[in-house]
Amino acid sequence: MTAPLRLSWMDVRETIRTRILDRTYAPGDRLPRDEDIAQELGCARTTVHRAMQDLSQMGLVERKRKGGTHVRADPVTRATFDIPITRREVEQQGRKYDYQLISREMEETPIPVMARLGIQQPVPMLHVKALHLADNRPFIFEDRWVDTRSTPGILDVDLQVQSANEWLVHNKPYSRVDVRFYAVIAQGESARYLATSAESALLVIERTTWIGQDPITTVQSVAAPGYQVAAQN
Amino acid sequence: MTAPLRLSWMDVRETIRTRILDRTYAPGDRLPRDEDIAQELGCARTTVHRAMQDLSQMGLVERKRKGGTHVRADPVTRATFDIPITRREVEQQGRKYDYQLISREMEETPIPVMARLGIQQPVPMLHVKALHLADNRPFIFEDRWVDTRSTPGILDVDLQVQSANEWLVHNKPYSRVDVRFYAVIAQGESARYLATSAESALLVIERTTWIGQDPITTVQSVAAPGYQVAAQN
DNA sequence: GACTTTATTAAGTATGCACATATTAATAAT
DNA sequence: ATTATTAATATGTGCATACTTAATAAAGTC
Repeated sequence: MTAPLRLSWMDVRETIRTRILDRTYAPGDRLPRDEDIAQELGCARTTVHRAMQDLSQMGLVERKRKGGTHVRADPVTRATFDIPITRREVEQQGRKYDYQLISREMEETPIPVMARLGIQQPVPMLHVKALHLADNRPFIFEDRWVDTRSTPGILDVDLQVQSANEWLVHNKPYSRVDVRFYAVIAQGESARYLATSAESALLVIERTTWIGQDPITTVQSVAAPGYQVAAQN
Repeated sequence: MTAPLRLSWMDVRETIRTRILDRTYAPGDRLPRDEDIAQELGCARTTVHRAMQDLSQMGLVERKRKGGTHVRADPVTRATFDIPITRREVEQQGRKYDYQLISREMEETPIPVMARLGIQQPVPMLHVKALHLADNRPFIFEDRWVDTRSTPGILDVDLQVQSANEWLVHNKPYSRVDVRFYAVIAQGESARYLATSAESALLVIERTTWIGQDPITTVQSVAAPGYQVAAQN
């Protein structure tokens, strides 16, 4: 057998993780110092540090200067979701992607949208409604507001051809995003465009993005019945 | 002014990030080698590496050995969600937490549950239904299956007193988790226990956990109307 | 030309060392 | 007793260096 002469930080991470899982280090416990673990396992402190960083980031331990490293007493389920642009999502399922612009108008910001964007005063904004289709069937109905102060370029885009979703992702990077999920009853427009029997439950993905302090856009994406967002870690 | 004599990896990260945001490095572009950036900015390669690691992890760039570092052509919205144990979630909102066991029975695994757990044959499992309350109002209705082969300890727990949610989190660490969100119409039990007017839309958080290859538990947590899960990055 | 072998490249990792920084604990000053 | 000062400590960070590894390109072979 070829015992690796050097431990990689992932080996160290797995060693520590195992000890946490099997309660050698129980929830709330303080772990030995990085340096002691390094000595015990026979590697450099840097290597232990790297492993601990990872464990800390995945929420298994908490580290504090001088305080040391503790096993989290109240583990949380941590999951990372990647939300791709809709075209990509559809095409990756091997389905045909289509897109229809429903409406495009300048309007004053309504109160709830102001709240989402975190602004105090209504301003003229671009209000876009559109439908994304997969294999000719409704997939996602999006209701979007774009702040034309931060993103004037959107006004020159032919939204009949290219979705605001796509244009923004490719042309307007953001520095901060807020994502939330909730459920709504199909009704009014969303029910009509998603062609669902009324009274079905729909998942809404609401996203708001900023560049620095300035809001860019906020969108409610209402998914067709049966839609799920998933993450596995 | 006191210009910092040394650049921190976060400074480097912000520099690179800014260049990506302002299209100095456009989507799809290949960035200079770590070493060249280090030289340009006047720091060690390690420091650039650390910064790049972070950018890579947040999905802004993609790195490949020999291939170099590229700005992601199709940025995805990446969001990390922390799902705490329900008690904690309620108490952090400053509300009173309560819990009621609804039922607890040994049953053969039904087909859909087998699919979630990834097992081929039905086995006797513990099927638990319970209700979490916030300020005496229904908060989350959970429908859970626990594999007693991997987790026999659950059989000795008085689930009248302690929720399976809590016991599992504190006593059964997992190595893999699958989380998904979707929407359902309130009906049957969930509607009854959540005390909603029928025909409202409810968010379901479905979680399945494994330890190594062995399934531990799968749970559908049906949240009361108005519930949202949120993450900001 | 099609295939295999070899060299090159750029990121990935490990290490030792020095110093920075946040926190806690001990101590001195009021 | 209370507050301010100082020391001790564990993690955080930066750097120089050497080596590893995956992917690619170039060279050589059939």
